[in-house]
Amino acid sequence: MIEPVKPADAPRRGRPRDPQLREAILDAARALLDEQGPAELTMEAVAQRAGVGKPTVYRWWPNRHAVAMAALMAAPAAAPAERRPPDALQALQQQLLDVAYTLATRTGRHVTSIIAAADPATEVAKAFRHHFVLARRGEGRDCLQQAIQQGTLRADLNVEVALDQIYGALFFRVLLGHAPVDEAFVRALLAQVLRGLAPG
Amino acid sequence: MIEPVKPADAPRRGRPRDPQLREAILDAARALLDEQGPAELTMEAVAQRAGVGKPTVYRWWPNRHAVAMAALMAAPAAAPAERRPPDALQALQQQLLDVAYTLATRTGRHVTSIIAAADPATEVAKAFRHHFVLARRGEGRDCLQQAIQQGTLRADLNVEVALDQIYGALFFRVLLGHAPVDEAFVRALLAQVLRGLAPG
Amino acid sequence: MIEPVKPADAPRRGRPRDPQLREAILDAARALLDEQGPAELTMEAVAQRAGVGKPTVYRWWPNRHAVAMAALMAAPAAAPAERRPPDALQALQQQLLDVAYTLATRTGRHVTSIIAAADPATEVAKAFRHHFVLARRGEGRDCLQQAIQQGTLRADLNVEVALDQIYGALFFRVLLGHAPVDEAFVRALLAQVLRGLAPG
Amino acid sequence: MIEPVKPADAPRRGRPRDPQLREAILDAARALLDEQGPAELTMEAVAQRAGVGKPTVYRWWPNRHAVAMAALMAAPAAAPAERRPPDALQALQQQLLDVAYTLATRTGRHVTSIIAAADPATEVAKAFRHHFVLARRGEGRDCLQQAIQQGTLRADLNVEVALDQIYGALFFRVLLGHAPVDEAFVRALLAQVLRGLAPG
DNA sequence: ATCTAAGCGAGACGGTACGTCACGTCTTGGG
DNA sequence: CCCAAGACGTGACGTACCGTCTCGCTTAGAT
Repeated sequence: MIEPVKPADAPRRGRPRDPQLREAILDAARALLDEQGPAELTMEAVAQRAGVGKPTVYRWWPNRHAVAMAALMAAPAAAPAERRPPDALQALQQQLLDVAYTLATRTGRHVTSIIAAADPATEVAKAFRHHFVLARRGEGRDCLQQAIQQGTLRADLNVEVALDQIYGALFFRVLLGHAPVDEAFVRALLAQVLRGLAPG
Repeated sequence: MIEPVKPADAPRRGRPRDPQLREAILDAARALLDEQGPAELTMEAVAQRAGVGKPTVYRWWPNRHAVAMAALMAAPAAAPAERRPPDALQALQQQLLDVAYTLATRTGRHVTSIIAAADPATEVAKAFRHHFVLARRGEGRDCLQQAIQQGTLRADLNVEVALDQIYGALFFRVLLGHAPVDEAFVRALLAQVLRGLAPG
Repeated sequence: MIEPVKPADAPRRGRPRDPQLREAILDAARALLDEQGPAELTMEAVAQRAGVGKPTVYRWWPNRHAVAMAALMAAPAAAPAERRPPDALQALQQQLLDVAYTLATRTGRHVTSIIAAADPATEVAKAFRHHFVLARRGEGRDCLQQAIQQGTLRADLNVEVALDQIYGALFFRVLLGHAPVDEAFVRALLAQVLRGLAPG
Repeated sequence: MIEPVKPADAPRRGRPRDPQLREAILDAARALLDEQGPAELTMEAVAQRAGVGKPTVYRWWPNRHAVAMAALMAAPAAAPAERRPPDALQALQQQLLDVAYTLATRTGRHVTSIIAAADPATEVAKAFRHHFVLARRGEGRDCLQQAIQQGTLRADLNVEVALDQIYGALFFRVLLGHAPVDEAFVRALLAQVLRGLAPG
């Protein structure tokens, strides 16, 4: 989670922060994101909508990007994985479909635009990228390695490159919008990644 | 090019706009982008640095995103292609290296982040995406189709998906920053895309 | 007048400031002072009431004290002097009555409290003190000197001390509020200042 | 003293207030006043400097003006009167010199400006005015009346007006700052008040 | 010797105003 | 009609204090 302000190991003096307010703020931020998009998510609007003073928002997060990220972080990073098949490649395909579904949401588009807008060096930005993209890619890595052990993938493949082939393609379509991100695409993508472009 | 303000077919009365000013503005914008990044590129800073009044900037471009894009559009979308080899796959690899080299620049990172941040529906944003990414992807499509005819690629492959595998992976690494975008990556990527992940 | 921001000898480039706005701001400030007192005179309230943006207020004056002073400066520093008698001492008495009348107003009390609250070293504060107090005292000095020449006052008196005896007493009552500031007081004051406390 | 919060006749259960904290708070307030002036005396700064929680400050005084006044009330209202001469006018002069000396301090200037700035209707403000000014003026009244009985002053003089002539002049110079408040001034003032301005 | 109400440091809280910044538009005077 | 300069209304920024509240902990008088 994103908790950049509170060190959490202090001896806890003074009145503790109210976690309900944290949630109220995030709820307000989510509502604004949903209704008006990331550009209209202002600190003042968030504070007012949450029924909270501006300084309280700043106590939890240092700026509006951080609030936006924290608000989205509570959203599911992918559709929940229910009973993924034991076959690693089938599990991968199922997860890709889940991710594609999530990214196709309005929220998904906000995620990509916020990833791009925030200062990439920030801790919060790193956590955000990891939560929404790199963690999914990490799950994909597990699938690939399992598939290698199951013998359904070549043993000498370059896993990192393979992951970028797959997840990069997904992300690319979401970001550029030049072609749909749907089930057919995910299936075609995975099939072609496996088979390769070379003849024979 | 991005010229959304000037209708161009008006009867052209009065003093004409000074094209030198246009260049001065773009120079200033480029300098600011380079020195401080896209977030600090404000209309006021651009105007002052260019020694130009704010309304003059607004005469040429409608908002700061447009200025940023116009400033970057003058940058090369890829290293210039000199004598690409007749072999289509080699030509593709060469172009990918050129694109990778360009995207790995500071400017390149700005490009990707602006693509991700801007309202995707805008004309300017479309032109921008096309200039920097889709046009390159289009060149890649030519290579792939030529390779198919040359018999160095399978005839039944899904070209669009293949293009996303390749260019998406490149873009993905630039935007997420989780791994380097260098020559080794481009070679490994292309090789693996061709060969596929499946065993045998 | 208080014009601390505008240097006034620049070549006057760009759009000039709108003097009507200056007046609108001062009107708003005066209204707020009158209705709610100096403590409630906030920049935000002034700007809103004047139908003006906050930065416009700050373009004319650097802080709220300066606005308050400028607003009061337009108020009469003393009731207008109509046909002061040729006799210098009578003229002095008339002016004292005018000043007393003005200081007894609500505005008069604001003046004293603002004199006390503002940083005394500021140019604005100096102008303010001069406008409301020291200028009146200066007029009194003219009267005293004239009276000396007319032979109705001792030639060897200490004029500055005499002025403080007179105007200080007035101000003292306004500020401390321990006794009324009315016509009887002014007459008694002047009479006793002239006659002295010593017997014989 | 100023003790507006403590009712003092309650049954006094629970832990009593720590009078040392009261002093620590006033010390901190005095230090801030001395170093940075009345405008920078904030409740937060006082509490922090005193090593005390904000509620503790509010337990003793209701707002920052009250704290400022309480802090200054501990300061001497006039230099201590040692062996005032039996001659009433000489005693008056000595007391005036003491008061002048005290008011000429940095602290003295704060006192005057706080008197002028505070809401005059408050109990605290009344106590403050009395402590620093009206009590001195009261001592002066004693001197004057004694001098009348001793025959060194006219029997028919207006005592209240005379007191304002004297103490008002002193206060006036401190607040307006247009002339020094020193021994020469006090002597000249008293001499001229006695002798009067009228010729002969 | 407990009990217990209040004091206490710390600091979160809702609020309000601060003074600044950039936006995009409008208005000067001068080419 | 273009241009540099810059004022304008708007609106958000992030900060500072206000005065109140809530924590967990003393502390000392009442029981």
